[in-house]
Amino acid sequence: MTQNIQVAVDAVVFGYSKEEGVSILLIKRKYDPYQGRWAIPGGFVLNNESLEDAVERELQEETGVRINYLEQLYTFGKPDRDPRTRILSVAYFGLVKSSQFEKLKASTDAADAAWFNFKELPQLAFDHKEILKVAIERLRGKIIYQPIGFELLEKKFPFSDLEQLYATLLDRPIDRRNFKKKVMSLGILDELDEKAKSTGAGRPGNLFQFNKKTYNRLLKEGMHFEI
Amino acid sequence: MTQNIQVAVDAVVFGYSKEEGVSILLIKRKYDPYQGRWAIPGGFVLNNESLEDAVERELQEETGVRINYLEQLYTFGKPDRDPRTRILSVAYFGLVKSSQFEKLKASTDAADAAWFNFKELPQLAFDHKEILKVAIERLRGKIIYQPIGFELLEKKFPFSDLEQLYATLLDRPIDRRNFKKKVMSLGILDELDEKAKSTGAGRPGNLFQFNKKTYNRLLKEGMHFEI
DNA sequence: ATATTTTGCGTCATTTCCACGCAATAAAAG
DNA sequence: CTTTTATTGCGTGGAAATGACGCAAAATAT
Repeated sequence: MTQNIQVAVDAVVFGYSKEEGVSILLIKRKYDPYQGRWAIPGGFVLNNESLEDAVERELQEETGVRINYLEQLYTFGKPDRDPRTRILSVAYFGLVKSSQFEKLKASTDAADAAWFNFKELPQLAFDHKEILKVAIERLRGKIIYQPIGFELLEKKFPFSDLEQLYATLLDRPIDRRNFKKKVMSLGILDELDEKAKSTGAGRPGNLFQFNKKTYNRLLKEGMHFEI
Repeated sequence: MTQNIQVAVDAVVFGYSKEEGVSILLIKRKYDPYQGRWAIPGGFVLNNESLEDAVERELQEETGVRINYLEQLYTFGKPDRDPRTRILSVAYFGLVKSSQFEKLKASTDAADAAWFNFKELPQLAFDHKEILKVAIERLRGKIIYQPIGFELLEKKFPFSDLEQLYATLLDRPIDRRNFKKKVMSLGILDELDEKAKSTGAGRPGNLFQFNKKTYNRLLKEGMHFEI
């Protein structure tokens, strides 16, 4: 057997803030090929390292960001997707909380790291455009039947943040009254007694918190979620 | 870089017949490790071969089966999942039509190949039990919002076959009257003028056929399917 | 002929969905 | 302090989907 395929991981990391919307974390490539181009953070898997460990290590090295939620996205393996040699990339899908959203640290492999709005992406290295397309589809598809939206918000958040997140991702206006009825009826959101600090005019509402325990219990009981 | 990871593909292939239900295609391993154990068909990816090509080639070599539908399932990459050396496996998910269900040809890498009911699986080599678990979850999850059930049936089929397939996969009885109303209302099934040949007692019904063109058109128009 | 099996068509009560109205609360503007 | 504006919180009613079930028609088996 003279197989010569290198194994890498790449991570599509999503972040969210009310001001900048849904964003993706990219790094500027320091070396050839595609020097100077923006790319998804990632790198080669070490011999005794799991794929997930490789993702977290590369993200730490290249961006300093710690992710809150991680799942495998898709594996890209076309023979010629890298001009140097054959590289198979296991792409992952990550989410960070808004608070993490600003923290960035450029280092070893990347001349720079930055967030880009997911609707205004720059030209990308390799087949990374395709990878992002798959990731965005996954996020959009997943948000309606799994409560991953909460992973993008702070632990406590005003209800309007959740509403705006969904409106952005689904790319359509949402009727707040119906949306709230539906989400609250799932029984996985706790309403807190704290009020959000006001951000301009308008009446501040209570803060809400995702109840993971209840969610897992209901899931085990076979409950079916859909927003 | 002294990375030493081999890349393989594995294929979880599902077949269906009214008599034997939902089955999975397995091969008996001819060589160590796990000689004599049942395993998912698969093998190493060649240097200039796409992952999908590798799946089809291995399936052809080991079982002679040609698949009708193929999609990537998940990539398994734990460092110690193979006792010899580190092997990363990109698992695929395949479906064959009932007619293909019987055709089997043992050859090079496999001492034998056979179908096993998905509820009565033998002990398996490597981490293949886990792979099958993921595959079965995928099939169950997918069947309700994508018309992949048709890929398991013949081109023309009596409606009761579809009903039984869903009852088996969802593991619960189905009300035929409501089920038919729902499926027909999607508008992706053509009712033919041919009658099914009778299989014992009872009134034979018309044959039906999945209309892929209509399905794709409706999908493009943003229609949402769910059974 | 009669019983049995399977199909085909329909009914009806309940639940969910969705468009929308409007009062209450708090900050900003005058 | 009063008015304006923005946002929240609660509700209502019609339309549509869901799900339980009844029953006749068609074909085979006895």
